[in-house]
Amino acid sequence: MRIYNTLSGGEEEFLPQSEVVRMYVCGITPYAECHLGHAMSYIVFDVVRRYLEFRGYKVKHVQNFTDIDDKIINRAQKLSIPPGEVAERFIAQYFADMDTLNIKRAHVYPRATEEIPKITEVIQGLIDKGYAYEAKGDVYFRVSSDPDYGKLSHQSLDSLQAGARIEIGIDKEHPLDFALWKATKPGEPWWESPWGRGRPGWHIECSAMSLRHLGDTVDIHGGGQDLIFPHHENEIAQSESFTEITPFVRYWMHNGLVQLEGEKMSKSLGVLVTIKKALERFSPDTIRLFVLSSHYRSPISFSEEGLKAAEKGMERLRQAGFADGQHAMAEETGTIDAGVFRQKFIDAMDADFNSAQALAVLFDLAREINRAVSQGVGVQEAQQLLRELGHVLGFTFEEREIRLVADPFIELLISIRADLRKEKQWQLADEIRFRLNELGVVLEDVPQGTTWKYERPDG
RNA sequence: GGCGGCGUAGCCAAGAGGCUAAGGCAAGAGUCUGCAAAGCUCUAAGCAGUGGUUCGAGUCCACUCGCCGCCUCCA
Repeated sequence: MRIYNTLSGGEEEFLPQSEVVRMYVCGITPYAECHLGHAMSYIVFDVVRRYLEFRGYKVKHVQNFTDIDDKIINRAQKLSIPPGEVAERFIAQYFADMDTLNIKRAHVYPRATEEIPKITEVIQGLIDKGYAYEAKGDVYFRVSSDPDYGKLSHQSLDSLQAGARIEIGIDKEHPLDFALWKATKPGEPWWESPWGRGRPGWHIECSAMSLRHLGDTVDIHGGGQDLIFPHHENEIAQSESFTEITPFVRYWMHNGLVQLEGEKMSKSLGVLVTIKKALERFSPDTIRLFVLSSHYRSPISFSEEGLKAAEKGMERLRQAGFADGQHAMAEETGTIDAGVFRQKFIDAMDADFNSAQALAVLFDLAREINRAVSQGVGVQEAQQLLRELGHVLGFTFEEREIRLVADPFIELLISIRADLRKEKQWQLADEIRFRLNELGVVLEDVPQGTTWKYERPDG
């Protein structure tokens, strides 16, 4: 397998430290509902994990919650509830969203507020080694003490400083020095520390949690490209300075960002901003197919049109995966060479998780299946493969879940229509089909009878 | 100013020096069907531009044009 490493700027052969791949994915700061950017990132790394497991690796997946932060405190003040409650609320929503999107849960979900001992240990270690200094109850990382600083974002200290609009804290030695520990302000949560009451800075929690739960070096550290600087850059600085072990991370993976739509677009698509809203319109599989249709490092732009296209495609895969070949002699050995498709899928995914190409393989396989079904050739094995590989990409193959009270009545109408068709009362039969269609129920007459499904009327 | 990315058919999107440039959606024709739908078969249409390297370039280099991200909280 080859993986693109942000640190080196190129693809590298993937060689984990052991058969257990240590994977850390940057989690959320729970102060608001998750949006499609989160959906993309976590779908991407869900597929990374699923594929690694498919390839025979064991994966230990750790994902943090940064549950103490300015944004949470602000939100708490607005809502007049404790910061901890804000965090709990959005963590719960996070899990609900991710479960719906069929994203596998990490093995450990450490929270910043529960890792204070490790955090203070790392900070103290950095001070002791001269990589950090205290200033009036704050503790800053001394950027100038790290000769490698800027290696992930491929920037020099000078160039970073040139474009920076960083507030120059009067207590900082260097404008790019960043806070490891922040002295408490009135009304904020605090913890005791050797430097007085305060709370952790933004980047230190990830270092501490990664070191504690995965050791000095992890294999894969993932997140959105927006985290490269300063967050991941600072994580490297802190962690490698503290442990004096390089590398902190063997493969840095960053997904492309979801583009904000232009104003004009965002109006019509405003409903798609949060995951919850998107799920009201589109199935988890559809959203996933849309995300995986392009390479994970490319930026993507959600659009109504794009999601509808993905929906159609997903339906095609689903039907092929479960197409009822009952009239064919199911026991017959299929002529489809499943091995070829499996290998093509592996080749695609081995090349830095080229999910777009992998999907093309699934669509090719789907066509093979449909063709074979109509020729009466057995397709069991091929269908099983399609489902297996689909599951590697995280598809559920479940139909859109709308179980309405209307279902029995629809069944009744279809049953009556079947009688009408027997009587060759085409006009009435068509009338039923047409009227149901207007209501968003699509009927399809197949040799075995009539199938039906919901479809959005404006589709 | 610094770092990075993008421009492939109507739309989305792989590919990356050399057989006929994947795949999806949309479109047209055919097939199937009582009629539809789905499926299948076929069809049209594409490498932003200009130079260069090369026996050979979407694929490498240079420049031009257009678009975007990050450098500040962000997955």
